[in-house]
Amino acid sequence: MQTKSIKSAANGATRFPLTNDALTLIADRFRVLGEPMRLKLIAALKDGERNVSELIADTGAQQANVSRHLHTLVQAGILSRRKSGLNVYYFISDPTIFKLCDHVCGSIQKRLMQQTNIVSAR
Amino acid sequence: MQTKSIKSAANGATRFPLTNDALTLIADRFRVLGEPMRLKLIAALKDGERNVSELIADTGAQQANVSRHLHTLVQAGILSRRKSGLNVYYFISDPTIFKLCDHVCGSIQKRLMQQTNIVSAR
DNA sequence: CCTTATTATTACTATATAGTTATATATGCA
DNA sequence: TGCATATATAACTATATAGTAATAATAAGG
Repeated sequence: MQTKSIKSAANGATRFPLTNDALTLIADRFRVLGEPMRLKLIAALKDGERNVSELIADTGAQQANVSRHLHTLVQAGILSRRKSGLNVYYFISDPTIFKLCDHVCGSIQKRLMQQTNIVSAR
Repeated sequence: MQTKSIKSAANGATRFPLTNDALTLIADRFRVLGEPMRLKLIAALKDGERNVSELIADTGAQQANVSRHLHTLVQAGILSRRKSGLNVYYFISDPTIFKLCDHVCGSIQKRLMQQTNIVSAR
């Protein structure tokens, strides 16, 4: 069935030398998540779809800025959109994003706790 | 023992509204990983520490550029450094980074496979 | 049609940073 | 002390992009 290479690639980062193209793909994904406003939008969509007006209210950002970031997130395959009359609803199309964020939260937490320990140890 | 808030925060992304400061911290972490050259350096350190000269050879990049990216990675808490004579050895100080990369690889893989299915279905 | 509401896009400014070249700062050794 | 090697930093250029203001495009209702 020839799934070996695919399965391997799923955790290839720890086993194979990555091509430059692969590195670029991975970096792209990280870079998209590297903006607080985009994380805010993702967080706002955690419990289900929202239209642009709602997301503007959720984030407190300007309409044009919200639309642009939403576009970026769709391009990246993280969100999808659905039109309904005048409104456009956005929703998470790649829920693995939340595990990613939790991982990052975990390691940040660990680092902050170490710093806290250092502080409280003096 | 009051560990409740800390444990909760470790996967807070899916349960709490994040403060702007928290979003910025998380975005910072993602942004650091959003450069192919830095991912390349991380990959080169997967199997153990390397000094700068070795990393220059591994990556094919210029010395100044390698040093700058290494500095960024140390600031981010992802790498640490150890001096030995003329050489400075860098190593992974936050191994959770590899799980992160694997997660990203997984979701990229999934997306590519969907595209492949679309292509091969015509 | 015309108007209004919603979202997208364009054009612009300001800022951040990747890469590069040149220079500085160690460190070891003769 | 003087020289060579390894790494870091500074200064610069070029590029990317976040935010914003203005405008365009799309859709609904009168």
